[in-house]
Amino acid sequence: RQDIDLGAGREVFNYSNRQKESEEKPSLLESKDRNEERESLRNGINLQGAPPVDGETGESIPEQFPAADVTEEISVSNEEAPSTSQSLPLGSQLPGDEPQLDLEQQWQDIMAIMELQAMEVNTTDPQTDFSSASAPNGTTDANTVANFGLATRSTPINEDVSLHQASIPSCSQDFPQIFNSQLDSTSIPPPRASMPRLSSSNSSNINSTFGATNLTGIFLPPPINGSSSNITSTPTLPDPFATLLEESMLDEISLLDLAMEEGFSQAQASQLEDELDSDSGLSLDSSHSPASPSSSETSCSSAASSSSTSATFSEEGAVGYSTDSEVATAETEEGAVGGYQSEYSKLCRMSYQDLSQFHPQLDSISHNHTYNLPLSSAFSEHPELPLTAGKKTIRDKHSSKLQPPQDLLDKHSSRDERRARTMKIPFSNEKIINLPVDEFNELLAKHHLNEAQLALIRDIRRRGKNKMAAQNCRKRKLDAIITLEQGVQDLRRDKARLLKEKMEFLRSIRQMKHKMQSLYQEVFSQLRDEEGRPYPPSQYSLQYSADGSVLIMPRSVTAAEQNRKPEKKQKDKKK
DNA sequence: ATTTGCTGTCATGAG
DNA sequence: TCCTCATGACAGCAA
Repeated sequence: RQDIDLGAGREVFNYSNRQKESEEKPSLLESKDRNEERESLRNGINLQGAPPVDGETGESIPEQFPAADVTEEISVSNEEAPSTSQSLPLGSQLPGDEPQLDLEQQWQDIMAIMELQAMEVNTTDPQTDFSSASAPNGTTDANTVANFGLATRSTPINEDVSLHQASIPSCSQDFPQIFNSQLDSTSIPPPRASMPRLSSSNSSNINSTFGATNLTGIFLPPPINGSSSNITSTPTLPDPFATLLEESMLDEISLLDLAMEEGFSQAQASQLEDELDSDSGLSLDSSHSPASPSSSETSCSSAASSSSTSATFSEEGAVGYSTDSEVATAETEEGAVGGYQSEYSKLCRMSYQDLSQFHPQLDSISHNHTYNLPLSSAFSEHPELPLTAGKKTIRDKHSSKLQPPQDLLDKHSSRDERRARTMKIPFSNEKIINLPVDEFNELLAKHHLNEAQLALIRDIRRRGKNKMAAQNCRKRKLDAIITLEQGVQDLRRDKARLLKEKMEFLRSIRQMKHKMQSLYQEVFSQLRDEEGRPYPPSQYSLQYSADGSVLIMPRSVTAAEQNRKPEKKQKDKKK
C-alpha cells in the first residue's frame, strides 16, 4: 500500500530499479520479506525476534504477538500447531485491508469489545495476547486460537446455547478443545477436535458474522466418528481447519511468489501482502534477474518462444514490470503490447502491412494466405525496363552491379527483379509470381522464351511464392507466440485472482476462528457448577452435541474416549 | 570485428 | 505427377 501511495510507477518495477529500491528503500518486496520471516517465526522455524512493526512499510504488526509466545507455547507438540499458529496472528496483523472492509470492520468491533472486557476476564499473561486489544489469556494456545484471550460476555450465546452442566454424555464426542486450554495451567493436552466444516452461511453474528448458532454449528461433532479428533493432542484448531489452513499456508507463499514473479498487478501484490503477510520479495527480485530467470519464467519463455530465449526474457520482464504498475484492467494489453512492440515492428517490416493486422487475437492464427499481397508491388516497380543483354548465372546476385546504368534501379529491385531484367523477361515478376497456374502458363505460351528464360521465370515464381510463404510462416509464428503470451497473461491474472480469493477465504476463516475462540472462552468462563464455582478449564471442557446443545464434561472422559480412537482416526485420515 | 535481427532462399514434406 | 504451401535451416546484409 505504501508503494501505491507513493505513486510508484512501472519504472519502480524495472528490475534494475527494483533492485536499488530493495536496497535503499523499504519496498513492497522487503516488507514481504519480513512478513515471511514472521511467518516462519510462527512456524517455529525462525526463532529470531521479529519486529513487531514493520518500520519500513509501517505495516502494523500486533505488538502483542510475541515470538516468545509462539515458541514457548508449542511445548505441546502438534504438527498442526504451527499452521494454526501462523494463521492466527495473521488475522490480527491484517487490519485495514481494503477489500476486506466488511470483515475488517467486524474484526475491529470484536477487538473493541475484547478490549473492554479484557480486564475483567483476563487471567493470564498479557504477553500471550496476539492482538493489542485482546485480553491476555492462557499460555497454551497461543499458537492456536487460544491466545486470543477475551471474554465477550455480551454475546448472545448464553441465550442460544443450553448448557447441561456437569452432564456427561454417554456417547463419546469430538471435543473441540481449542479454547479451554487457555486457562489450563496444567499441560493437560487439550483435545484437538476435528472441526466440522464451516458453513459461511451460518455465520450470523456477534458482530454479524459469528453467532451463537454458528458456534454450535461449527463445533458440532460428527455424531458417529466425532471422535476422530485427538483429545490429547495440542490445543489446536480442529483438523479440517488446521489442515485447510496448513495446506493453504504452506503453498500460499510459493503461490504468491509465483504470482509476484509473474507480474500480476501491484495492487494485487500489495493486497496479498497485507493478507498473506508473507514474503516473496527475494524470489521476485531474483526471478526477474536476467541472469537467473525463475524456473517458471524459463518454462514460460521456452514454451512461448522457441526462437529467441534472450529476447523472450526481456519481453517477459517488460511484461511483468509493466503489469506490476498497471491497474489490473489495463494489465493485459499494456503488458502484451509493450512486451511485443519489437515483435510488431518485425511483423510490420516483414509483411509491409498495417500493424493493426497484428492485433493479438487468440484465434488469429489461421493460415490466411492473403498476408503479403503488397509484396508484389516491389516486383512491379520496374517490371519491364529494357535490359542489357547477356546471360548471367542466377546465383550471381552482384551481376547487376556490374552495370552502372542499372545501379539506381537495381538498388530498389530484388535480385530476381534484376535477373529478370538481365534476362529480358517480357513481363513483370509480379505476374510471374502471382498469376494462377493457368494464366501463368498462358503467359508463358504467349511469349517465345528460351530455356534460360523459362528456367529463370520458374525460379522467380518459386522463390517469390516461397518468399511470401516464409513471410507468412514467420508471421504466424510470431502470432502464435503473441497468442501464447496472451494466454500466459490471462492465466497469470486468473491465478492472481484466485490467489486473492484464497487469501480472502483464509482471512475469513481466521476471523471465524478467533470469534469461535472468544465465544468458547466466554461461555466457559461463565459456567458455574451447582455450588456456584467456575469449572477449572484443566478438568472440564465444552462439547457440542448434534442437537445444538453445548455440554460441559470432564476432560478425563473425553481423553479416555480419545485414547480409544487413534486408529480410527488414522483410518479416517487415510480415507 | 562481432553480434543480432531481418530477410531471402533452399530443401523437404504434406496436401 | 505437378503445384502450392509450410517450415526448418542457412546465408547474406545492415545496424
